[in-house]
Amino acid sequence: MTADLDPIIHPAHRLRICAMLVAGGTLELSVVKDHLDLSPSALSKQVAALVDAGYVKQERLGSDTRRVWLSMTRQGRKAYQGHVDALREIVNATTVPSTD
Amino acid sequence: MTADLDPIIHPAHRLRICAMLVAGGTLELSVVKDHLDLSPSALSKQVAALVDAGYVKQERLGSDTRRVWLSMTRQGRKAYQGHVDALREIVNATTVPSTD
DNA sequence: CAGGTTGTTTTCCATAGCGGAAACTATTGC
DNA sequence: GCAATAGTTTCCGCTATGGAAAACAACCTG
Repeated sequence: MTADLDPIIHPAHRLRICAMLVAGGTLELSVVKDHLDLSPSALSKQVAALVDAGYVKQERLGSDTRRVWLSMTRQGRKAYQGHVDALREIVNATTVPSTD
Repeated sequence: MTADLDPIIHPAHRLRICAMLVAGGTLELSVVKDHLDLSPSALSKQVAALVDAGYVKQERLGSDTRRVWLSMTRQGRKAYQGHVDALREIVNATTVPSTD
């Protein structure tokens, strides 16, 4: 019942990346980069962390194969959902500890 | 309009601490400690960060003044609210970037 | 009020994470 | 081939984190 926060997803930048991908399907890396305010290297590393975890898939699609496209894997979507559930659980504070 | 995540509040342990305090009013430190799974020193430091930011107030109340009680300050409540708003904004992904 | 006990904080140390700049790789278009 | 573009990796410094142990504070008992 106590869904846990996912330490891979939780950090702010990665949370935003996941949220974008969950909402947006397959997005170009540059689109994500423009949305977040991160240097190319920093973004690359955050995305790599999500890829390493198996949460995000990277592909070079289209005619210009320099460009990378990102999408959530099934596992990533599941982990994201679990993370969001955990956030809700915490924020809604369903479990208020008894003070007696 | 774009509420930002608060870097003081965002880290998992501190988010939980704030959520507990917002929901629970004034709580004993030990109660918080039992709820989170942290060593005394680690908890103390996380709480100290919130106190330094002006988000949490610490008092020694009651007959046994060894015990520390925690509560949110007005500023803390406001910051927490802003943080949660930002989370909702991100998660609800109202702003799906256009892919065209 | 000395001495032990409990609750919390601080110090110390080791580790992990983060971000930017610059170097590097791969690909494109001329 | 060569310049430009897209991304990644390396390097480096800095901050955050957490546990153990020492220190500190407050209580309790005889």
